[in-house]
Amino acid sequence: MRETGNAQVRPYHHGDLSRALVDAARRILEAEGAQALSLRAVAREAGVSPAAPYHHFKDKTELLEAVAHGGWEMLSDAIFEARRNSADPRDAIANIGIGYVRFARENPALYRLMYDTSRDRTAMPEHAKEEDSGYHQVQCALVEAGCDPTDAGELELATIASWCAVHGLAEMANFKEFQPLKEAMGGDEAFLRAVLRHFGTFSPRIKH
Amino acid sequence: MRETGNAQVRPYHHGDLSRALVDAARRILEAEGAQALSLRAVAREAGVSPAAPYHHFKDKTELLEAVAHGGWEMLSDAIFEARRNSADPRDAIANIGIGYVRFARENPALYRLMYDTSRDRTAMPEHAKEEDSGYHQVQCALVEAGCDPTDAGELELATIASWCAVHGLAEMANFKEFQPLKEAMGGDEAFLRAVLRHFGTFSPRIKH
DNA sequence: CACCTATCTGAACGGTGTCAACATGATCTT
DNA sequence: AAGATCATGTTGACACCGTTCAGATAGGTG
Repeated sequence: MRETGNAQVRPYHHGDLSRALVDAARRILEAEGAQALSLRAVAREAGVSPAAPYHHFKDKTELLEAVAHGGWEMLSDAIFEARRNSADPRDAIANIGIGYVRFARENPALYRLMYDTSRDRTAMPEHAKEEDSGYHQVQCALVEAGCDPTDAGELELATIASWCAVHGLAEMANFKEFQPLKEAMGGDEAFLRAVLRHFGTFSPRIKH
Repeated sequence: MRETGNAQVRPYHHGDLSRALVDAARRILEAEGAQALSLRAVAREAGVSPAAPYHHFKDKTELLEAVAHGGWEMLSDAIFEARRNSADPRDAIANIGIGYVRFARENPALYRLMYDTSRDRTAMPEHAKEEDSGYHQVQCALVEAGCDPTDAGELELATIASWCAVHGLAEMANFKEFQPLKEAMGGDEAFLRAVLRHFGTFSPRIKH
């Protein structure tokens, strides 16, 4: 049920301008970067006057939050795929990490926007509470890999540790300084897997 | 002849406006946050006209980079302190992590600015190459904790893994969702140490 | 039909980054 | 000492930004 169940209601003048604005914003973000993402540019891209968005979002911030929300859904889809393609549950954690970093690399501006809006309210995206959220999936994958599900505190800590570590890696994996090391290791994925290995097991209960 | 290094000689009109602008920027950043940090506001705070900064920085970006550079120095100082206060080298890694997160928490806007400017050029701050940089210090601490210094690749990976993991933790440690867990664990530092423990050893060569 | 309400437009306000033209005054040359 | 030079600072302007508000428009409801 990861369908975005939207009705085909076309409202009064434009026809679902709200969604059109979010799409336009993501298009600008991908094509021109975060610096070019002004509310006026979004309105322009959607073919509408600069004031029109204010009938659908109280703020520029609120629009950006909607864009970010879509990003979290994309990310949890990517995690879902990585998990589904892992034959052995013990590989799932690393594969999720690889998929996560790949998503961040393929959508750099969106990924940054996602965390910027989260940090501005010092909270995880509300999406994290849902059943199929990336966070929840990582937790499940940890259990399947052998993490004790009865010790809720430890499980939570292991999930947090995994998420933090991979997020840090995603933000820095593109640093120029790592390029020589990557090549010496024979490619990007080898480098990522090696760093993930150094993170440890993410839980003292999981043995290699 | 005016010397080329960072001299304390007071230039023509203002008297080291360049430094005054960086200080003003950091003051605004702490007091009002990143959103209020406009070039004009910085000039205002420094008591100078809006165009004056352009004789010292080619861009707003270049000013922010200078501010960020100062931040990296503060951070490496914090790491130095954490290291110096660790009696046993085996505690140093965790203590550095705690000190790092504390710095990020005490200077949230500055910390974000530091990484924003780094990521914009997909590179670590030049400071990272210097002898007393935080990155270099972590590497030394890993060696002192038992990491094999002769295997350069593994050492590099361990350093990267440590840095990424702690950075991720620093960015998320304030999330509201973690509050109950923190309190259940009896405090902030206990929570941080627990997450750090879950990161593993950062190097397969280090045994607990 | 008339009315109502959600939606969109146009113009305006204060703020921003940046630039070109001009003013100033410390230093260098003579 | 006097004048030239050039780094430094100011003023004013431009285009763009987020946001607001009065008014135009048009779908839904009586």
